[in-house]
Amino acid sequence: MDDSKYQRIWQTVLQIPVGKVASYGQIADLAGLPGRARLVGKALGKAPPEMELPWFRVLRRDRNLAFAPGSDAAELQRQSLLAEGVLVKNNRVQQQDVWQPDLAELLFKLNY
DNA sequence: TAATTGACCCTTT
DNA sequence: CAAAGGGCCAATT
Repeated sequence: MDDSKYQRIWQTVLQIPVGKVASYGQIADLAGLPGRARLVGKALGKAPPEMELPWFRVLRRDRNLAFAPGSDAAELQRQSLLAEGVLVKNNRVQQQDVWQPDLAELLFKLNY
């Protein structure tokens, strides 16, 4: 099957700097797939483990984790973020930790 | 083919 | 600021 869309999403997620986070919608936009935020979630779930995709740097627009507070997934995400200096408080990260990419540089790296 | 389902998002209250 | 409602759209049933 054709997973070029997933490839683009994965490549974009790989651009999120250590210690920063991005929203599903933000990744969709940057990947050239506006309005496809939900597809980003799907793509993260299908990503091959061996590619070590930093899925934990992706969360909701309102800066809340996408998983239920206290769930195994949420806890894993919280620990992963904490390990790179991003504090998760009440299931939410701080605005200062949200990635604000330089578009020119990003588009160059993605070779668009 | 139609209905359902999300690791979502925007607007209004 | 939080919560609810409606919208979205590809994948799945």
